[in-house]
Amino acid sequence: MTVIFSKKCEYGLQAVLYLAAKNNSVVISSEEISDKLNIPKEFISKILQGLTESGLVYSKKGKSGGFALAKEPKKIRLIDIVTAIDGLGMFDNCVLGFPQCSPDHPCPLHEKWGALRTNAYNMLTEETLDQLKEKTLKKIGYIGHK
Amino acid sequence: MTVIFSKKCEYGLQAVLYLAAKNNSVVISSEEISDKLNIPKEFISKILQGLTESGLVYSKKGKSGGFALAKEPKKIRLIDIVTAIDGLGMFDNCVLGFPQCSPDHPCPLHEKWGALRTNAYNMLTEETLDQLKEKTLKKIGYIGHK
DNA sequence: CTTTAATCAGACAATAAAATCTGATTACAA
DNA sequence: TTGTAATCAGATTTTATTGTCTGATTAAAG
Repeated sequence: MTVIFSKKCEYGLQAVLYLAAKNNSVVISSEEISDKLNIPKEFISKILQGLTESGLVYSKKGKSGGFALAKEPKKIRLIDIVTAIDGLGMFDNCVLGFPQCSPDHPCPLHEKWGALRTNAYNMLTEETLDQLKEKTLKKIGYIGHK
Repeated sequence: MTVIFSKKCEYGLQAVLYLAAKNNSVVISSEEISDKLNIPKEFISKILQGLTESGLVYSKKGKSGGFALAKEPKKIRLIDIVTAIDGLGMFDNCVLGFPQCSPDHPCPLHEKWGALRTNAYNMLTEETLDQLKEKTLKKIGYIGHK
C-alpha cells in the first residue's frame, strides 16, 4: 500500500484541525476527539502528547483537563504538524529509493518529481489551521451525522 | 515515517527501469538486478514474479533464465508498475484519512491536495520506460562506481 | 480529604510490511 | 542423462507501525 502520511500523522492533523475548529481557549479531552473523529482514544492521546512536547499543543492535566492549541491557529502551519510527526523525509528522500539521489546524481524522476514535491511542500507551508477552520467544521459536522 | 511508494514499489520501479535500460531482448537474472541495485535478491525476485503475473514482465525459467520486459519500453508507463504493486489507493484515499471524503463532503484539503495529486498521476501516466532510459543508465552507472 | 477524571509514561499486543529461507520445478549445457 | 543455475511457490522470520493496557500523577469538585 502507498501512504502519503503515516496514520499517526493523519490522526494528528485531524485532531489539530479539530482543536482549531473549536474555540481554542477551552481544552478538549482525548475522549471527545476520539469519539468525534473515530480515532482510538489511547492512540490520539499519545499523538497529542508528542505534539505537546513539540510545543504545538497545550495540555492540561487532571480532572477537566484536555488539549488545546499552544499557539494561535494562524501561526500553526500544516507542515509544522507533519514535521513533528513524520519528519521531512518525504521531501528529502529519493522517490524511487535510489541511493545518493541529488542534483549531481539524479534519479530518472528527480526533476519532475522534485517539482511536484515542491508544490506539495509549499501548500503545506502556506496552509495554516485558521484558514481551514470553516472547511473543518463542515467536514466534522458531516462525520457526526453519518 | 512518510512514504510515497512502498519499498516493494520503489524496488519494482528501479528493477523495471533497469530492464528497460539494458537491451530488453536478453533476460537478466534477479541476482544481477540485486547486485546492481542493492536490493535483496529474494525480494526483487518476488516482486518481478508479481509483475510477471501482471503481464508487464516476461520471465524465462531454468538455467540462464531471468527477466525481461514483456512489452516495448515505450508501452510501459510508470503508473502501470505503481498500479500493479501498490494499487491506486494513493489517488483515491483521503490524504488526511477522513472517512467518506468526496466532492460532496470534502476534507479541508480536498481541492488543494486533489490538484497536486492529479499532477502526480498525470506525470506517472505520461512517463514511459523508454523516455527514462538515458537517465537510468547514468544513474545506475554512478551507483556502480560508488 | 477523598473521589473522580483527566494526562502521562512505559510496557505490551496485534497487524502489516519487508526480508529470508526451503524446496520444487524448469531448462540449458556438458 | 546428469549437473547446474535459474524461476517459482509458499512458509517463515524480522522489523516497523498501529493499537491497547496498566498504573502513576495531576488537579478539579464535592
